[in-house]
Amino acid sequence: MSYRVTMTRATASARPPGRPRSGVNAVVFAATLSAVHELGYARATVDRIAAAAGVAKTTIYRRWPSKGELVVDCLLDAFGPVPLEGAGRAELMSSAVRWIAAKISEPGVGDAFAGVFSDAVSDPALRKVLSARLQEPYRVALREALGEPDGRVLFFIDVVVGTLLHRMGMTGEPMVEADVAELVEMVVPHFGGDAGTAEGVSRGSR
Amino acid sequence: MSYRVTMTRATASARPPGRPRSGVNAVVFAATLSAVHELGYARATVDRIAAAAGVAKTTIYRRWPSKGELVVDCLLDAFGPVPLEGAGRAELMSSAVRWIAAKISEPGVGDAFAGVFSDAVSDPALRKVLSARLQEPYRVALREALGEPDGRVLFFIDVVVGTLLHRMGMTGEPMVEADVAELVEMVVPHFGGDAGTAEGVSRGSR
DNA sequence: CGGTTTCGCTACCTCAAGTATCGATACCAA
DNA sequence: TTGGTATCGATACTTGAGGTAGCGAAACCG
Repeated sequence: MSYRVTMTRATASARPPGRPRSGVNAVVFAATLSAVHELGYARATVDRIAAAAGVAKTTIYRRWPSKGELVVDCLLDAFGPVPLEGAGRAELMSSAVRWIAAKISEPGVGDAFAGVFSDAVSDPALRKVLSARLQEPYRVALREALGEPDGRVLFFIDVVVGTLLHRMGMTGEPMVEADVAELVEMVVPHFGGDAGTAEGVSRGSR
Repeated sequence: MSYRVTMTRATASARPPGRPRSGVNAVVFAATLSAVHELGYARATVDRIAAAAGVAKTTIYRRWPSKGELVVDCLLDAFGPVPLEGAGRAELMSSAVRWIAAKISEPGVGDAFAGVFSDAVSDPALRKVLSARLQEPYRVALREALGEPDGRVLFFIDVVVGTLLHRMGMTGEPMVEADVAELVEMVVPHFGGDAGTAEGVSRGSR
């Protein structure tokens, strides 16, 4: 639940007593994505990840309460903040879609995402973590950038992420550029990408 | 791989020697969906399913090689053929979307789908089964009904199923009617639901 | 140097998928 | 009725992975 933040030595204010944590979070993240990319989510065991990172398994469990939360943190690190750029509304939305698609296409990220998502299906606690730590920041950012109500933004996220993950899960490969383009062509007009001219297809329907 | 078909006594031609299988497939399917609905995919163990169906676990493993394939068969049984009805193109497509959404909303079906889909992420063999036994029939039916190329039909399926499953996976609840309606409003125009008038948004882009 | 915390290590627990085996049972054919 | 064959339920087992417990050693502070 409450992750103790690992800070760099210099910026730590009022350092707690005891031996400080070694700065291997980034190494563990890299090992996680690499293992998931090569072996798939289920076979990327914590033992393997620990070994690949040159770290004891117990060290990983000291920092993350479960494999699922490790992967969530890992994805959070891999995604970073949404670059909400673009002149008009349409550009902003299409760039967001393309950015999500690109991130999911990075080696290991899509598999990790789909894998942790699978775990969440039968684990309400992990579902909460996934929703609060991964989905919410992007939901808030998109809501403010687009000026859409929460429900619509959530629908937008479901469509984009769901489609990309389903494709990845069924084929094992990320979505090709042409299909990403079609996704943009489908989503943007529906969400009123025409920047003030047509005002979208079904604005205010919720 | 090759499931021995369980037939009713009367229609069996050239019955193989030995004790015939008891006709409990339907009971096992019901127990599977019920267990998955109540406990989630991971906690719906084969032991529990067997107990709920009043059947020995070994009997289940005699008929299905893995939990995943049991669930795939279960889903196949739950879905049945697509009812491709509707006068025009738009009606046909929207009814297909609504039908998929309704099926996924049935208790246990969505959870089972999401669960087996998760397993498939790190199990290429199961992915193949899922794709060949669940996706292909609907892909073929939709392709012939809509007259769209394979790539476009696959994209359609990815959007509809992916969106519905992602919503279910994140919230634990099936998508509400209003959102299903929005899904229809987004998908149908994009795929040329205007039945000959506008010919869709991006036909022939692939 | 003493206090505190993390480190790696080893051993362990739990749970679930899947396998092996065995006597009993249900069907068919001779 | 009897033998052949394949499934049945029951029990016990193997394997693998998530996660925990407890140890002495090491790193940092005052």
